[in-house]
Amino acid sequence: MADFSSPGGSVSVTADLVVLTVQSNELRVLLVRRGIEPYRGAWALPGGFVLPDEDLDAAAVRELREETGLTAPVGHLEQLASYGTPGRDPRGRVVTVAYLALLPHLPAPVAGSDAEGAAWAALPVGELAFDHARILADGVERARAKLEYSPLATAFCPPEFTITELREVYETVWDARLDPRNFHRKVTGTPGFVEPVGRSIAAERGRPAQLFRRGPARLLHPPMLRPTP
Amino acid sequence: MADFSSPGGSVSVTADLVVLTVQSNELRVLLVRRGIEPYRGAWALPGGFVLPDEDLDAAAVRELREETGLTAPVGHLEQLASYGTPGRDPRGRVVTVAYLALLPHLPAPVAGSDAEGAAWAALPVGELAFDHARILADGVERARAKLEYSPLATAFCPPEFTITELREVYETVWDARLDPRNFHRKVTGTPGFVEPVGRSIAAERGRPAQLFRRGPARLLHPPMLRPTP
DNA sequence: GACGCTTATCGTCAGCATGACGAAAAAGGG
DNA sequence: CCCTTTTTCGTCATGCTGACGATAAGCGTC
Repeated sequence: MADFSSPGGSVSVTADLVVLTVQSNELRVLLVRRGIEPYRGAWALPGGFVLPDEDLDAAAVRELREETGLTAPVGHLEQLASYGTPGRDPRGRVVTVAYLALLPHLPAPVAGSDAEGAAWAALPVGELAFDHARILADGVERARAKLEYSPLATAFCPPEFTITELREVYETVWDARLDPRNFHRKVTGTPGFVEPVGRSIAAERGRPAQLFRRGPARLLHPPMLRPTP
Repeated sequence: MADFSSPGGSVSVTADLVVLTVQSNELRVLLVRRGIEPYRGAWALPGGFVLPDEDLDAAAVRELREETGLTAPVGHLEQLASYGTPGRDPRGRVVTVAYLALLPHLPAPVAGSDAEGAAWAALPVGELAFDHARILADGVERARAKLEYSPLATAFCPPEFTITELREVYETVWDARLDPRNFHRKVTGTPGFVEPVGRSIAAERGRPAQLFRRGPARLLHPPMLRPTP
């Protein structure tokens, strides 16, 4: 880090969120409708300014809570990347630190103070404000990759879930079909991926499925493989 | 992204670099000795302020060139993560966008204008200014992980290299021993990882080795596996 | 030049994980 | 009771990996 003898000028910093969830076999992202200029009326990623004495991660957690009402440590939140190309915001120099959140499906989102509304949008979405289409694409790509070598697919599931529900998460995020038998063997055979609850739940049809909760593993060795075609 | 009705206050943004190289079977990082307060005389990661009309990536490229004299597209450069905890810089609110660079070994580094000197330091390094120890740790961990599923180890090698040189890169970064025969089979058997040049080079002892250059592959499927113990 | 030493490269083989797919178990409905 | 559906367990061929033997191709020495 250099000195302040030639400071680069001051910058505004925002924390914006790519909030993904899986519902009805669709990958959905949380969007807000902008209530002010620029891009008034356009859809954008939720987010806002980092407060003067606020950590970046804390700002992301706060924005997530403001938009979803989430307070408990549910799902998953991680930093995605930062975007600071000059001109990306017509109001001036803005650097955005983007975060990626993976959540189980929740009740309807709450519109923030500066938004006219919020909604879950199925992918692919249409036009977005600023460079948010690029940020969203990066987030989706990160999520797809992380399902391979981490157990993060459980972040899309409720606390207790069936193997079939978990498989449908993979199939939805990857847009691929997985063999239920091999998937079952792989998931239950990977130590720490999921842990049996001991109870079963009856589906609408067919044999009732065992319930599982997420295990302590942080990485999958060997990874879950995405189908090649 | 929200509006400017309650801006979070302005922030200074720096682009700092974790520049890694492999030399003499050591993983080394480029450090500069700070010539000004705070942390005057302490070692720190190279970097500096993002200019008012400069892209983040461009700032990282510029800083890399200023510190190493690099101009050609050699090695690898990618964004690592951003750090903005309040108080991490005693002068005020500073958000640092860290970049990770992987380079083949180069001549002695050049000291920047605001540094008393620059040097390659073998890992682990001692105390660093600011939270640079944390940034460095994140960068090293990213590099170690990327060697598994990407051909980025070639970024540590000169344009033409032998399989043994490439293996020594893996052994150094991972601090592990790899079987030369299995490594040779894996590297030459992965399409697009390396391409034979057609010539050989004589080492000091033993049979001369074929020369290779980096192939077009961006990902390794299946990945290179780190030894478990 | 034969020999020994070193390193690069090729082969072999057992073990494990995977993909494809059959089959049994466990429910509900006609 | 039979049929359908879904879950769960098995089987088998294949491919990748780890361990390690064997050969190739240089150099130095006697």
